[in-house]
Order: sequence, then C-alpha cells, then structure tokens
Amino acid sequence: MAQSPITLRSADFAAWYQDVVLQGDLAEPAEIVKGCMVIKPNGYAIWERLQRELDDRFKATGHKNMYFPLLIPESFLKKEAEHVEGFSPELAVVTIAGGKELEEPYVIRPTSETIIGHFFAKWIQSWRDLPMLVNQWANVIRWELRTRMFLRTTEFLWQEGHTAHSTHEEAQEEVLRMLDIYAEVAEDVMAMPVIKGKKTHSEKFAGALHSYSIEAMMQNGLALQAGTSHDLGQNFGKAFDVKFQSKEGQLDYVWQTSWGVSTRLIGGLVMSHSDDKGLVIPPKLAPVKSVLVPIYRKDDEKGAVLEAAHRMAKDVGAEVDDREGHNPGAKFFHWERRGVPVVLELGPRDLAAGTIVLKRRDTGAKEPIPQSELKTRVDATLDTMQKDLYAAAKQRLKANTVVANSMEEIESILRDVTAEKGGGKFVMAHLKDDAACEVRLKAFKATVRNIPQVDEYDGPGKCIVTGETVDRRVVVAKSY
RNA sequence: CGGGCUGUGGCGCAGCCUGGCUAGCGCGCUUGCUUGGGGUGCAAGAGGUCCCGGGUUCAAAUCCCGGCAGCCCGACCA
Repeated sequence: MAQSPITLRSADFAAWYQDVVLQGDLAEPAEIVKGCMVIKPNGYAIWERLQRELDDRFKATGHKNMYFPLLIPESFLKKEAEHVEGFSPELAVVTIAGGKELEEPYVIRPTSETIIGHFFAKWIQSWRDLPMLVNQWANVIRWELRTRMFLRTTEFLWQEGHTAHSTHEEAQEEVLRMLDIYAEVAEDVMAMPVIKGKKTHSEKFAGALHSYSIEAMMQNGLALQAGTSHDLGQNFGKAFDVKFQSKEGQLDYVWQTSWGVSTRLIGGLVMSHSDDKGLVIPPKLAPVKSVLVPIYRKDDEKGAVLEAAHRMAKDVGAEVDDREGHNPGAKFFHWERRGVPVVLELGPRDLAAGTIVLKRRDTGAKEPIPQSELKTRVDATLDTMQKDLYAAAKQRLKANTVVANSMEEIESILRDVTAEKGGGKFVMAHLKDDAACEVRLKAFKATVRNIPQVDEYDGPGKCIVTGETVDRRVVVAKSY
C-alpha cells in the first residue's frame, strides 16, 4: 500500500513514461487494434488546447482549414518517385469495399501531399490563385513496426499544412514561418525548448527538396522530432501537374510546402516535465489548472468548509474535489498523478486563520496564503510555474549538450545511451551533410537531428569524417 | 518484420515445470460503520469465456500446434 504505481525514471525511463501516461489518464493502448491507442479525456483536452494554440496562429498567418478524403487512390502515391519509396512500406491499403474487390485499391492516407496536389491542379490556374494556403486537421495511418503511445502509433492525429506559391523564395519563407510558429508553440505554450534546424539530405521528408525540424530533448537525453516543415520545391507540382500562368504570361509549376505536428507533441510534453510522482502539465495546457481539496472532520466543520471551498474555487476557476469516501491524502495523490499545476487545501485551521494552502505541482512547495490574495497568488503561481518549467527544461538541454571533435568521441558519448537507461546528449560536431558520413553514426544508432538555424558554437570547421570544411556544427543524438 | 519476455475478476500477480477437488492472493469496487492537514480501519458482499482457435487426454489455466495482442531489443519512421 502507498507504493507508487510509477516506475522511477532512474530505474527504467521507458517504463516510467508508460506509467505516467497511464496513471495520468492520458491514454491507453487500444489492444484490439494493433499499435493504436484510446486517447482519454485528460489527454484529449491537452490536444484540444494545442490545437487551439496552433490553429489560431495558422489563421493569423492566412491559412484556411479544409478537409480532404481519408482514402487516396493508390496510383497517386506512385506519382512522386521518392514519396512512394518512402511511404509504401508503411501503407494500409483498402482492396475490398461494398463486398467487391476494388478496381484500384485505396490507401489510407499516411499524409496528404498527393491528394491535395491533385486538387491544387484543379484549383490553380493563375498567379492570382496563389499563394494557396491550406491546413487540414486529420488522422493518418502509418503501419509502423514499433509503436509507443503518443510517440509513434499506427494511427495518429495531426495537422498538415499544404501551400502553393508562385516563387521558390516565397515558399521558403513559408517553410520557415511555420517552423517558427511550431517553435513558438513548443517553447511558449509547452515550455519545451527546441532547436530549429535543417534536416540532412538523408533524413529529409520523402519527396521534399529540404526539410526543417524542431528537435526537443527529453529527460533521458534522447531527441524528439517535434515538428517538421518541408520545402517541396516543384516536385509535387510536377508530379500532379500543378501549373499556373505568371504575370508575365509564362506557364510554370507551383512551389509547394507542407508542414505538420502531431499528437506526438503530447509524448514530448510528458517527457519534458513530468517526474517520478507522475504527470506535470504546464499551466497553459493543463485541462484543469487548479483543484481545491476541502478538509474536515465533523459535520459542522464540513458545512462551513464546503461552503467556503466552493465560493473560493469559483473565484479562481478551481475544481472542488468534494468526493465522499476519499480522504485528503488520496485526493492529493490523485491530482498529483494527473499533473494539475496547483492544488489548494482548505480546512478548519485555514478557516480560523483566514488562510488557504497553495501547493505547486512542479516544486511540491506548499504554502499558506491569505484568502484575500488567493486569486492573485494562484494566477502568479501558474505564471511562474510556466516560466520555471521552461527554464528547467532549457537548463537541462544546455547541461546535456556537448561538443565533440571526432567520431570516436561522439561514439564514446552516445554508444551506451538507451531510452531506458538514459544518459543521452546532444553532441555538436562538424559533419558534412552526406549519407556516407551519417552511416558512421548509424553504427551506434545515432543520427544527425538537424543542422541548427542559429549557430551557437564556433562557426565553420573541418568535417570529422571527410576533413572538408563545413559551415557549422550539427546536432548528433539518439532519438525516438 | 526478426529475437526475447508476457497474456489468469477492473489493476498487479501466484498457480503451469510435474494435467486432477469449489482457480487463489493483494489492491480496487459495492454496502454499512469508522476515519479525514499526503494512499484510514473494520465487517459483509459482488465480480472469472484462465487471450483466441485447434489438438492430445477419462480429465487442460497447466502439455502440443497455430493465431492475436502488449512490453523490451533490433531493422523502419511524425
């Protein structure tokens, strides 16, 4: 009894993650459908908040939401050579419908570049039709061989932005604009610091000219690709014949972009802030920001406490946990596991003293405060907690980022790192954007996460494999 | 998709090797009392296709074959 249902991070980080997701009531494996999960109210509410934060920013930058079919004619996937090569191993295909074998199978979308390309071709004729700025909130299916809740599930929820532009420059601006929005939501809303950068050629999206990502560091030091933004060039424009006539009267293919974030963000959120007691949710995303636990012994106390509890809770927008049959301790544990940022305790002692006890989820600090200051103190605490969580995550990122100047050095740092044992680092090294160089990392299961947009290190240097001069250090890490 | 581990009331497990009575235990759940500032205590109760299918046997949770699902490791990826 009273033993924590959550594995310690230090004992097994992967088991800890699973425990936190389960105990925090975010989701559970669907079991009857391989690799899929049921997202529960506490998890879905976080997703809804993320959606709101993202969607507002998409709209503010001129994008409109649309919805495209879940099923895509199989032939569409094959129109872009790299794209089909990248995605075909993980497609789910519908071959029978209405009891009959289909003439042409449909694939369940793994992403929608192809079907959207088809419609772009229909809708775009003139430079006046551009830019076309579309976003879709949807589910997709990728038949992944290994799944983990939120981080990689067979079906997942995401948004995919798809845009078409008349010039490459404009498309490139779009790609970076959306990358910035992702970084802003990650840092300001999720309190999760990220590194913005460009993917290497071998890590880019199948069919893109260039891909960009935001990479976050989890508490075990592993990297998580938290969002991607792709410069598709004219690849899909050519594959789907999306042409427009320019002001000068010339016919040209459009320049496209696509960008997405998924429910994976919730996994990142968990692994950024949560602790051995369970979930920790930054206030800006918390479905329940504060809970008030009333405490009483006798019936006469109960009446007075509950009356005051409901009145004060209303003032601060807190939920009152007035469930009978659970003592306060049990309630504290309940809300702690669910990551509620602030828990308030109100009992007879407080009523007598005119105080109420305020407890922060992240630090565990507990403090009696005057009831008259409740609203301002709760708001201030939520605000501080949001900032502190970011600062702590940022500090961890810094502390676990190291510089290396040889392949041997990188290997010695990363070789024994696993998701369970942790100890991961971001290793900054000069390395050429070349598959032949990255193969050396693959030997110990590390990858180039990205080439940072902003160089915070020592600028150009010699590639540790080829000796050629490269522009800046890249992020090498093990990742999810 | 290859390797390993696992699947038994809601949850966590024991039993399986060496087949045999009514399938146990802890937690949770229900009811009542009690307790209440970090998982109260007592009592009575409810709850089971032993993952699924087939086989061996007088008899299968237990042995054999096949499948499904979960977790971990690898290869593949948001």
